[in-house]
Amino acid sequence: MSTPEGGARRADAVRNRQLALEAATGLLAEPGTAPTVEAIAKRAGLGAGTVVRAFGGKDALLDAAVSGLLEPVVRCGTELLAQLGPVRALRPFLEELIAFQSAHHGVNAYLEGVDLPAVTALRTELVAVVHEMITGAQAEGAIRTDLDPAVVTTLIGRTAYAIARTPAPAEGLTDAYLTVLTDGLRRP
Amino acid sequence: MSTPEGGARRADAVRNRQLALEAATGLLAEPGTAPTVEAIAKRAGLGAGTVVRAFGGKDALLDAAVSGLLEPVVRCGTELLAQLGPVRALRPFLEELIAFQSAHHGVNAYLEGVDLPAVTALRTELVAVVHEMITGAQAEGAIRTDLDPAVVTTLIGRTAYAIARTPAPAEGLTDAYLTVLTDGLRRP
DNA sequence: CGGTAAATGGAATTTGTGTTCCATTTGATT
DNA sequence: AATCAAATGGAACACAAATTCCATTTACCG
Repeated sequence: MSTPEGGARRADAVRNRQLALEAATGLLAEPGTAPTVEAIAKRAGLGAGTVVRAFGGKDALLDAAVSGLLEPVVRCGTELLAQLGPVRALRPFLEELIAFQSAHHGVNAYLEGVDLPAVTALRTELVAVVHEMITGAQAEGAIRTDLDPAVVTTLIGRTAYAIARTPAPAEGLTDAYLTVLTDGLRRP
Repeated sequence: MSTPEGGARRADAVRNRQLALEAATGLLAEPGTAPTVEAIAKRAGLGAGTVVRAFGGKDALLDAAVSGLLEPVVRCGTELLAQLGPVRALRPFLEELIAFQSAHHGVNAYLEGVDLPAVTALRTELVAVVHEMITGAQAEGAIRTDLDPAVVTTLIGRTAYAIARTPAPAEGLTDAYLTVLTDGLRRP
């Protein structure tokens, strides 16, 4: 068994688990650096075996690392929605989303490809938040209603992702995107 | 040496080179199928060594295969531009671009990651075509001029890519995208 | 035909990973 | 402090994918 759920774990095991998590998170923030087990272990000052055992496999470790990064972003979305309402929350949230993904370039490679349960759950939440912003904004008459909110949500999610993922972003790319999107979503 | 440039190659080598190319192209059209050397060889009815030798390496083979697919798309763009002018060419060209990338899902994985010289050259051409459409449309007053054409070009390229790459595209996603883009690019 | 160099298939090799194993170390418990 | 199970490091292993090698086959040329 990988993680003895019931029994008490030793203090060093807990600490090393944390070190591995932090090392993985750190590597994800650096573009171009593949988060191999070996690299994570070296960064954490641990052996490869320890890193793998701490989470029961590389994928589980990355699942934890990526969701740790993604979770605050989702929470930010919920809070913006609660505080500003759907219409005013959308743009700052997209800015936040794009900034986050730009700052954690390495994450993107893992968002597609392997299946990470916790990350998938957070992405679902994230989609739900955007969806609520769209339907809310439509209900208030702030944006066009001739487009299916689910489609608009997908559109926004995919394009924001693409903007963030741009290798050498042109100056003002995010602004241009948000400008075009805002004007394009206005009532025709 | 990989490809004896000067000397005359034997007829079977030429034929097998073609078979390998077609097999690789075929595999790129199928989503989910990784174009490994082994898979290409099996599909072509050749040995793995033959496939690799035909182009001097897997990357060179994929470079040829992908550019073979991309070349008609670029040509389509140039022709649309010549026939319809920048304003009317943009939308059909984007439709073509998205349709192509959707139909050749496997290509996308190779557009980033490895460096394929011929493909890179074609992408540069493709960017140039879009750029010309944008500047032309701006000159004619058809789209807003408050955005840097280079930035708009990047924006369009990246977002079209993202739309095409969407795993399970919602119905009408492409249409929604083009609608929002069109309205968002109108003069404010 | 027959000779010969090119080309082939596929086994062996290399490379880059993640995972497992175990002799040794270390933290907890008394 | 003594004991012992848990945890560790990192070498060995497993696995997948590209490349190389070479005995054998095949096309080309006279």
